[in-house]
Parts: sequence; structure tokens; C-alpha cells
Amino acid sequence: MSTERRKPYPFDQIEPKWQSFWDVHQSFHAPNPGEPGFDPQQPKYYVLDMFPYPSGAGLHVGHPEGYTATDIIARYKRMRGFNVLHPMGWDAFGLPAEQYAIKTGQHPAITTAENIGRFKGQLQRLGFAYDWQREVNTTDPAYYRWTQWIFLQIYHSWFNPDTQRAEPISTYRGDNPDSVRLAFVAEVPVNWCPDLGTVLANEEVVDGKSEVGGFPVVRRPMRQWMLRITAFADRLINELDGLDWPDSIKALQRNWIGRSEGAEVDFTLAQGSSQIRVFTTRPDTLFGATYLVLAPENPLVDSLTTDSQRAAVAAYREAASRKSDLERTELAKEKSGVFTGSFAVNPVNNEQVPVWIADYVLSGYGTGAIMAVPAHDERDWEFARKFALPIRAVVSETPRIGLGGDSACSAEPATCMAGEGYAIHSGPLDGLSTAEAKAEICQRLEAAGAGRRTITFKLRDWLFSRQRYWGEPFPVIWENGSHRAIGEDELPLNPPPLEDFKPTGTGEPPLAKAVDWVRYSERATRETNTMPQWAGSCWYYLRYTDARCDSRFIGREAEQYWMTGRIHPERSSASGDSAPRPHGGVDLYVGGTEHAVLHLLYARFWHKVLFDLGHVSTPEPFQRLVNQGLILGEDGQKMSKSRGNVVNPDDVVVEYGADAFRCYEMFMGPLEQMKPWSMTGVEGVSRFLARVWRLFMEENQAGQWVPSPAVQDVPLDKAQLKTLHATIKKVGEDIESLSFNTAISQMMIFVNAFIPANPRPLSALKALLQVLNPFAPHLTEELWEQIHAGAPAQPLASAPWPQWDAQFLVEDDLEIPVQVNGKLRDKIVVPRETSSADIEQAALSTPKVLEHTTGKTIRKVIVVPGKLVNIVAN
RNA sequence: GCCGGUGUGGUGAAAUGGCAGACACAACGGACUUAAAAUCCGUUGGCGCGAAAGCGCCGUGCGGGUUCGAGUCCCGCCACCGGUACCA
Repeated sequence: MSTERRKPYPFDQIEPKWQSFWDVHQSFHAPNPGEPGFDPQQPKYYVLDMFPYPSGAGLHVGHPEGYTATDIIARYKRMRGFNVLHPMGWDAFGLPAEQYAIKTGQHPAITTAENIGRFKGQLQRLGFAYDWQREVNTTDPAYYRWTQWIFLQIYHSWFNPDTQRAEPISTYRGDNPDSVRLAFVAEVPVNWCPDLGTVLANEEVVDGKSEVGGFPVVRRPMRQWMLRITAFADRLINELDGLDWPDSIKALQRNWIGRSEGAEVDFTLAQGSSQIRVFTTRPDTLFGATYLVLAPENPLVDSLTTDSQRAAVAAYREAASRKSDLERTELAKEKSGVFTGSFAVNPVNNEQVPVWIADYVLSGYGTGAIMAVPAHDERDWEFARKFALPIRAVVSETPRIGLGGDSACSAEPATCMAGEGYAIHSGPLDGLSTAEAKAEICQRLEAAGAGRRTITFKLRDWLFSRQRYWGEPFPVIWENGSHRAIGEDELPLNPPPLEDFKPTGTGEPPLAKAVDWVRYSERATRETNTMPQWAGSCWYYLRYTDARCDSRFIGREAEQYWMTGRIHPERSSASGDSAPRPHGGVDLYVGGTEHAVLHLLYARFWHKVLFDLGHVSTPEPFQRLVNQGLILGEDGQKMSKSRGNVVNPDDVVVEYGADAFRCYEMFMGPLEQMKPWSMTGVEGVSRFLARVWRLFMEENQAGQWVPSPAVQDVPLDKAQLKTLHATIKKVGEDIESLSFNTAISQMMIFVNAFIPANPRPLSALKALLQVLNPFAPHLTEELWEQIHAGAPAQPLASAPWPQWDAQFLVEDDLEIPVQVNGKLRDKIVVPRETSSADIEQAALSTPKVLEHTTGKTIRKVIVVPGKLVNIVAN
């Protein structure tokens, strides 16, 4: 024996053995309908992990937490007789590979391939039951060909407001289809860094400076591709209802979409006839509007500004444009603004109110202009106080009678009251509640043509282009200033080979350097922007259903089967089956909260477009979503290199084995909870697995592991039967509810009960291997082979889940706690069939109970059958 | 500020409104060993009484409430974590 620490059981030999067995036999390949080995009798189950980015740093312990959970589910469902789809792949476009390429000149494809290799090796070393035949890679032309194809479907569609659906652009009856396409071009502000000569993502801008180098960043309008996700805002909110997602994630999405009901009100300028349209959620406070504020970027500002204010306005706009969004919000606590010199007329009382510009009004929300009601809005209040603008209370917390008609300026209130109440100083609205006043004023405005009810959303259209190399090129060409899609037969459109990946310095994307590639024809050039990383992850879960299909983005039959469970390709079988059909196709989707909004919203959006166009069968992609909690370092802090508390899964696997790693991650606590890593905790779980091993095996004189003679084909005693059946029951139920920690506890109880037994009944131990298999697949598979003398009829992974029988769970005698006034005083043991009356008699007559009841009057006796007795006495 | 989540032993945690702390870690004691490791057995929420078996009291962030009975349900706070924030 070497000096190397002795392994508690030989995981270092059995784990690679079974990993290669699964690989050679393709044990976890799931055939599609029509393929050999497909069983149409079995129900389907699609269990999915969030798409990983194969970073150079490799796996960290956070990744396998969710992966282990889904792996347990996948293996369990297989044993329960489901056709299980459990795939894995790579979201491989992205910035790190491109930046590495800029530094070293190595092509991103090479870096990407290396990283994928490392990542995949690490996953395989953990024994995950993925169907690797379905592996996808977003940077593979066979994949991004279809990403580009989906973009074309979006490009060739519009949102029909009458049907509330995406439809082919051919159904559009207007004369400018480009103005309604779901993919369109717009001039929008981007983060432009002149010193770096590039556009930066929001995350790359810190405090208005570039993260790299600390150079100033300005907002600059550039031509960008946008996707019209806002058209789907209502559906993206409403259709959350049928999904089994955490409430917190639904709330996050609703909040992000930010639907708010209000009204637009038109103010006519005092000079001239042009109008300023404002958006407000409190039209009931219109009588309290004492000034207007426009966003500095509002296009009306130029025409509004009087000569005397022109210099001040220009300076303010210039300063505002230099600030990043972050600066304008987080850093600018003090309100700022400039008077334009113009006045507008309040349509309800013909008062003239000054028009200001201020950066607390955002150009991208509502109409980019507000009516300020300082008495009832905190921001307007602050602004009015700073610039000494009038403040007029028009809402009272309590109903006040007799103030009607007085809309003249009253004394300024002492505080801002932002809540609801009753209208005052508001002419015809006086006395009405906020809700009534809103309805009334909207009616009057609509009648007068000065306003209307509207709904606005915080959600913006999706900025879909990036000035990057390592992404999907757009299948679009430009000719005479207008864009046109290339044909589907021209896909995939590969990025050009480049030697130099550096930014151009002009704001033009790197692809512009590939002059030959850009030149499409005599007159037409290619679009040089690329798609964002989100594109590939918007539909990867669909590609998995038919990952090798090359005639279509996925086969109809495969998509329908894995997303709905239906096999035959009839689209809508009106066979009157009343069972509520889930909205989404993926049965279980597990991943971190960091994707709560963007990825999950973008994917839902694409899915709905594809659904409307008839390419997929469900309106939603993911029926059930679960977020795994963050794993912290041993110090309870977030893991990070700088803190030096990072745990590398490879090290854990070398020391304790993949099974111990998997089981520990599941034993730590509830899946969804944040929890700290503990190396001694790993040891504890490793000891448990070693005890399982020694249930079956013992060491001989030579120090070799041999089957234990204690394992014999003998019947179980009563207690053993109860433990066995309780374990089968609990482990199955706990897996279903994702309570893996308590499932493992139960198996520990089982092992603790059977370790001392001699002989140890083989049938019980077999069942243990079956229920433990999803958690510790290598160990259990090896022992399964051992007890079948090296020749099992089938691998454990394909064995059925064991049955439990309720008759073994009930005891003949019950121990019933007896409380007096809610305090535990005694326990009685009675036969199971004892009547409530007899239990009550027995409980009342025990010495300890008598001790606490003598001298008192028994007021009441509660007997909970089989559970407890509570005696109320005083 | 707003939204969401979490508060239970020294630690990770468990508990359909019904015996709080299962299971594990750590700690301590014992067996085995020349010794150690490994393994096996035992003790382990706090305080008090008792030589001991045992007994009593307190205890799930804080304060109220509902109930025969509350870690669990309701109301009001506090602390921590996460997200978000001039969205009119």
C-alpha cells in the first residue's frame, strides 16, 4: 500500500468504469418518435438545465447543484417509465473568447472549442445522464443557421393589433411594412467610448467611465436592430398565470414589463399651436399641475426654447448627454433642470404653466414629458421646492365637502401627499375619490379631444445588435439605404475569417473590416452588426428536441412530442379532452435567478412569435421553473477569487468521488435556498456512501474488497419491513417535490438500521440500491453488478423503481402523547384499533396525568385519532 | 423607497396546525489498536433539582392575536440577504 490516503471505498475505480459504460452503451440516449427504440406507450418528461457559457475558468460548484438536481429527476423518471429528454449544450458565443482573440490573435473558435472540451469533461466526470447525441453549440454553423432562420421569421412578421398575434408581413395592409416588422432598425443611444473607439455594453460602463481604462463614455445615437418585444407586453404578463414558476420570478417579470394605466394629456403652447403630450398615472391631479417637464432629449425642446434661454438649455442638454444612465439616476440625487422660456396651457383651467427640461424625466418612457404635480409627487415636490415653483394641493386624505368651485391657488401644503384620497380645488372633480376622479377627468378629456386613457410599459424594445465579431451575423443586406433579408437558402451566413478582431475605432463593427465579405453585390452590402449572446439561448431548448435536424430548425413531430407529449402530427385535435393542457413544453427547468428577467423574457418572446407563426405547439416554453440557491464559500461569503474561498469541484471529486460530491450538494439543504459549503459536510456524506458500500462488501485479509457473507437471501423482520417501505415511499415522494436533502436523510436512516443486521436481507439492500441510484449512480451500479455476480439482467439505470406497500408501514401498537393543557405529560401505548373513547379513558387514568389533573375540573378532552390526546383542565 | 426571500441548538438543517431539533457536521466519552488513522458504540438545545433512574422550568428574531393546541395561521415590528429604483 502506498502512503496515499486510503479511499473509504474504491470510487476512483468504479466511477470512470461506469462513466465509460454509459458512454459506450449510450445508456441515456432518448430516441425520438419514429426512431428505433422509441416506446410510444411511455409518457414523456423533458427536464432541462440552463444553458451554460463554457468559460475558460471551467465549472464551479454552483453549476452542478442544479445539474445534479435535474440528473436525479431524469434518472428517477426513467426508472418510473418515462421517456426522458435530458440534454446539455453550449451557449458559446460571447465576449471573453473575443477579448482573448484580441489579445492573442487566436481565433475565438479555437478558444471556444477548448473551453467546451474542458467543461464537458468536467460534467462527464460527475456522471450526469445527458443524452450527448443531442449536444448543441450556438457557434456551430449547423446551429446558428437556424438562429438566423428564426431571425428571418421575426423579420418577415408583424404584430397585428386586431388579432394580438404575430403574423406574416404579407397580411399587413399598410404602405410601409418596414415600420411594423418585429425586427426593425432604429437610431438609439448606445454607450460610445471615443478613447476605446468602441461601443460598450451597460455592464462595461461604471460610473460613466469605461470599465477598462476608465475613459469617458457618452450616449450617442447609432443605427441599431431592434426586436419589437413591446408588442407582446400584455401577453408576456398575462400568460405568466398558467406557469408553475416561483412567485418571485413572476413578480420580477411583471415589474420589469411595468404595465401602468394612466392617461395622455395634451397641453397647447401659449405661443403658437403646437402641443406637448404628457403621460400621467394621476390624471385626477390635473388641476394641481403647475409646470411641465420634458426630458432633455425630447425633440420638442428646440422649438420650445426661447432665445433668452437658448444658451442655458443647450448647456444643460450637453451635460445630460454626457452622463450615463447610471449617473443620471444613482448619482444625481439633487434635482436639476432649466426653464425653456415657454409656457403651456392647462386644458382644464386654461392656466399658463412654465415648461422646463430636467433629466429626472426619461425620454424613453411614456411621452418623454410630464405634467408636474408637486403637491402629490415626491419628485415634482423636490424639483418645485428647489426652483420655487408653485405647489397646489388638489387631493385630500379625507373627503371634504363645500370646497367645490374654488380652483384658485390656495396656501401651499407643508408636505407632499402621494397617496390616493379625494379631489379638492379641482372644479368638477371636487369630492370624488381618486378612482372616480380619474374616470371623470378621462371622460372629459376624451370628449374635449385633449387627452385619452393609455397604458404604458417600462419594457423597451430589445436592442438586438452588437458591434462585435463573435456572434451570429445578420442575414440582411443593405442597398440604397434600405434593408432586405437574404434568402433562407443562403444560410448559414458564416462570419468572415478575420486576423484582427480589434474594434475599428469608428464605431463600425469589426465585421466591416472584411471588405470582400461585406460586399454582397455591385450595389448591396452586408449588415456588419452581429446578434447578442441572448439569441442562441432563446431557442436552444427547442433544438434539443431534434438537435441533428438539417431540413428544418426542428422536426414538427419531435417538437410536438417533447413539448406536448402528443405523438401524431395533427395540430389541434379537437377530441374534447378536457384535461387542462400546460402552457409550456419543458416539464422542469432549473437554473439560477440571474436569468429571472432577460433570458426568460427573451425566450418567451421568441417562443410566442414561433407559436403564432405555427412553428411550435405551445404558447410558452417552460411550464415549471425552479431556481437553485447560491452556494456560498465556507466563510458564508459569496465565492470569489479575491476572497480565496472558491471550491473547485475537480478537487472534491478527486478526494471524495463524484457520488459524494453529488450527494453532498443535495444534502446541504433545500435546493432553492442559499447555503454555505462545508468540507466536513462532504466527508459526512462520503462516510454515508462508504457505509452503503460496506453493507455489501468487506475487506479480506489481503485488503481486497469482497462480497460480504452477511448479505443473504433472508426474509425481513417487521421493523426492517417498515424501514424499507418507509424509505421507498419517502425517497420517491421527496424526489417528486425536489426535497433531495430529506430523501438522503431517509436513506441514512435505512443504512443506520441495516448496518448492525446479520444476516442482512438481500431484497432490502437491492431496493436501497434502486432508490439511491439517482443520487449515487456509480456506487449503486457497481454494487448492483456485484450482487448479480457480475451479470445483472439489466443495468440499474434501466431497472424499475421499487414499489412500497402501505401495510408494512402501520404498527400494531400506537404510542400516543398525552398533553394536559397543551403540555406533554405522558405517553400511552394502545393497540391500533382502540376507539377514541378508550384512548381517552386510558389517557385520563395514567398516574402522571392524574398528578396534573387531580383537584381540577376536566373541561374538555381532545382526542386526535392515532396522533395525540389533549386534556383541558383547570 | 418598492418588490421578493430568510430568521429554529456550537454548525448545515428537519417538522400535512398535534411529542420542536429527524438526518448530518462539530465536540466529548468509550471499544478496537503498541499508537494513530479508519471503523464501531454512546452523550450532546439551555437552565435548575437529583447519587441515580428520573423530574421541573424555559426555548423556533421581537410584541400581540386566533386555537384545546402555533416554528407553522392572522396583525404589527426588528434584523439580515437578494432584486430593483427619478418609469410620472
